[in-house]
Amino acid sequence: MTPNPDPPARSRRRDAEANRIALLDAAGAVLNRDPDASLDTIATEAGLSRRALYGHFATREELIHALLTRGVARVLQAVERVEHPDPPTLLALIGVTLWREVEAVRVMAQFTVRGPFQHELAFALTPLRDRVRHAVTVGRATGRIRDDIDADVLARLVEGAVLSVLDEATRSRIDVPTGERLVALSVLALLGLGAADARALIDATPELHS
Amino acid sequence: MTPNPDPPARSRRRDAEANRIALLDAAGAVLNRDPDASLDTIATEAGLSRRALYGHFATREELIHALLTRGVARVLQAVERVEHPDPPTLLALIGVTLWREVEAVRVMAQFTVRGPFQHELAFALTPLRDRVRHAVTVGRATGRIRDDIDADVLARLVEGAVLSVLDEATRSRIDVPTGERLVALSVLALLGLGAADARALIDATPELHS
DNA sequence: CCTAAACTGCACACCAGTGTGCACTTTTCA
DNA sequence: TGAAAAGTGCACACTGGTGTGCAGTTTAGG
Repeated sequence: MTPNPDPPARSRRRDAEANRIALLDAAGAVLNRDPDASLDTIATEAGLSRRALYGHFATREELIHALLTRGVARVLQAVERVEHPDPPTLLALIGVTLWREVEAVRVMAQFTVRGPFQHELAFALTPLRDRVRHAVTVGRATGRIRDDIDADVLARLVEGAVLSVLDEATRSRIDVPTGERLVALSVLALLGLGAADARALIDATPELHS
Repeated sequence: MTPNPDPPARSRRRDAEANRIALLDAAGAVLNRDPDASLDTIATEAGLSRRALYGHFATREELIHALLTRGVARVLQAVERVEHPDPPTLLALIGVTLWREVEAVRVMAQFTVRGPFQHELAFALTPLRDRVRHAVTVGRATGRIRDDIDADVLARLVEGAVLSVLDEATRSRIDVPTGERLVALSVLALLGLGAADARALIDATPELHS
């Protein structure tokens, strides 16, 4: 028996790992346009043959699962550093952060509604959703956020609003500053701030414009 | 040659036509959940065999086309009677009207982004979209609607907001009055009205609550 | 009531996508 | 530089869905 079973004889990870990532990136890009795209399309987009893809992922599901896992990690990690005492501002900041992860967010949005990972994905995203819900609740209590819509519902509407902007961004190429501004305005609008208030809040919050 | 070529010998439309409608209804319901559902699923839902479906629609595409056509007709017809001098109110009213056609609207929303009818469908919907764009533009000029977002973009965001609420309504069964209120609030929010203003406007507009 | 219309059920051809096996070439890294 | 790892290309089996043909049954309506 070999002394150390884990690291097999040799292991040329360098380019293999690079290709694995290329595949995930390609999957992200392609599935964003068409969530039913074939593995062939994805492999080609990554500059590989379909056959090679199977060297990295045993099945289509495995590929998608890996893609979603990576997406969740990225998004959660990006969001978790966001902090702000004022709930509306916090929510706007979260929105803007998500905007910076457009692709990952959109793919994930697609697969929360279709495919075999709906529930697993939804579960993985609970920390983020809890955070949003919590901010909404606190904001309501403080009077900073409208109280004429149920907190849970409002939280989901905010989520929807962000996704709307991301969709818009995908079809008509929007530049970064306008995109961020759009997300922030949409979120604040749904939370109950009038146009003037929202604009004031954004102008007063440097973290909100890159 | 037969004297009258059009009405062939006999024609038992009564139940045949009823089944055709049942198929369209089933298609609407099923495709709303899963836009890739099989014809077998649809036929079964309609209480017919898959084979019978082909007696009404030659291909899957033809069925979907018929479904979309019916949807467009319904929606356009429903919206076209809506009138109001105040742009925000008008837009809220349009939103509420769409809410009453949830199923049709959602199916159409699905197929504006996928399938072979994207463009035809988008084209068929231009009157509605033009109407929204126009209201937004007028409202901006009057100062009734925020002017810090490009009119076209804002129009699409409003569209997105309505769809968000319809999604929400689909997953968590919302009753009619709350649903209408939600749509109205979302639309008004995006247009730039603060929570208080929006509430006031809705309370002052009886057509906005059924 | 009896005939054509509508539906059922089954068989079949066809297609696109998935997943696998295998022989062969290219690449990397020890 | 040489051996293993990674990738290519092709063939193949399998699947689920589509669309059609046909023989037989049910049903509406003149």
